[in-house]
Amino acid sequence: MSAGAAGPPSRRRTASERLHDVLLDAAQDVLDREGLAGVTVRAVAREAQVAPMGVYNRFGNKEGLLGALAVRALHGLWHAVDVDRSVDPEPRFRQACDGYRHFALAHPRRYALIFGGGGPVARTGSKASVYGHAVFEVLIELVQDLAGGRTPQGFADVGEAAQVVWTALHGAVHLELGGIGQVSGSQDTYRRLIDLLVRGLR
Amino acid sequence: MSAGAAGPPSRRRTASERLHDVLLDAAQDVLDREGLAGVTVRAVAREAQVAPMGVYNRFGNKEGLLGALAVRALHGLWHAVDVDRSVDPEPRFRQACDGYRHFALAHPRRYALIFGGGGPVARTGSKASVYGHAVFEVLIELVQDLAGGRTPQGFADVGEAAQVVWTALHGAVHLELGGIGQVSGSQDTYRRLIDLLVRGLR
DNA sequence: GCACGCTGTATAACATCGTTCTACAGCGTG
DNA sequence: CACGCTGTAGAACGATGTTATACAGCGTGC
Repeated sequence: MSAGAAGPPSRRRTASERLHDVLLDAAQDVLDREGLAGVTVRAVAREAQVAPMGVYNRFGNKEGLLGALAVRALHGLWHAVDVDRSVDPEPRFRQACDGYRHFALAHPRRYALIFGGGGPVARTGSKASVYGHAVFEVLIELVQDLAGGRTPQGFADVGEAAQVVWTALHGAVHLELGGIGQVSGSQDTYRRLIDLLVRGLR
Repeated sequence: MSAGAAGPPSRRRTASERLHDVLLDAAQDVLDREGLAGVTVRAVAREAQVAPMGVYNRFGNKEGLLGALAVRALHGLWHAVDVDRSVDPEPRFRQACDGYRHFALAHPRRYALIFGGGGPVARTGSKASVYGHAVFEVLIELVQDLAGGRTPQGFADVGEAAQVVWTALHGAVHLELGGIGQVSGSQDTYRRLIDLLVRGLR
């Protein structure tokens, strides 16, 4: 940062290669600390000790920054559902579901960024949508193994069953994060939702 | 505020009496036409042929306006799930589910306003949260009738089962509106989700 | 060793947003 | 008819996203 009260403003060239990650780290910190509304270009630049223009040089605009942030968040979500394959199908399925909810509750702002209104995941072709598909493929594999390799009864294909699973998980954590409906006993309700899925998909 | 303190109702200006609804109509039009980002205080005031101050006089601030708009939207959602009680339990349940999805697809921006990040429904005590509870109660009644008056097997109480239903409906339409996952054949997928609910709740 | 150009940075400026301030018009009341 | 209260209009303020302008660092030619 310029900083120096006296003397010529030190326009030191920051390490360009790191700037990308530095800005992304800063943006994620601001998001987690102050929410999506607090993520302004100026606030992120301040957090990263950089001029606001750095955001536009690296990410084009604010939307590009949020898109990159969503990719990061999706990677975290993917990691949360990608359970060790040595575990048996049903406990693995349950562990993945628990991991999904755990991620959302641990990083509510990041989860909201992913699925928030008009977010970057929706736009087909974006990096975020590619990572979103990666999460979807994990769900497909989980459902396939849970059903013993066959298409669960009553569904057109495994993808459709996986879509229903995602529907259930997302609906549950999104309503819980929003404080909508019955807020108490969400852990148990979630468990019973998973029970219903396991019963219906096997 | 004067309003109805005591004595005869002091006659306000005709323009004022209608201003509340005029502004709300304008805000809804702008929302449906240009999305939530387009709903600025100035744009709403322009649409309503009024100065921006009118919004602050009637709703306090932009948040108040959006809150009132969310109440309206919730009323529409409630109306969409409130099926005639003369219908038998299961078809009534299915009709309500279809009505839920139909409302969301017909008014995606209004639906997103209701459940969008940090929306007004989340804040307990707000008018919007009261109307949200009304929707929840309709779901409770639907589930109760579907299960023949008893608590569905495997659930702690009817409220928990209704919460699971809401979870499923919301997850489905929210992902569909966001274009996330399998976008093709959403109608059939939704149908199968409802099938799974009916099987698990009866 | 040194001037030059390219890349990317910092500063300042612009349009717009939410919100507030100030002055004024309309309507009921003495 | 004059007065006061309420709500309105217009300007103004701080903050935001974005763009334009000027300039510093670094590689490159001699």
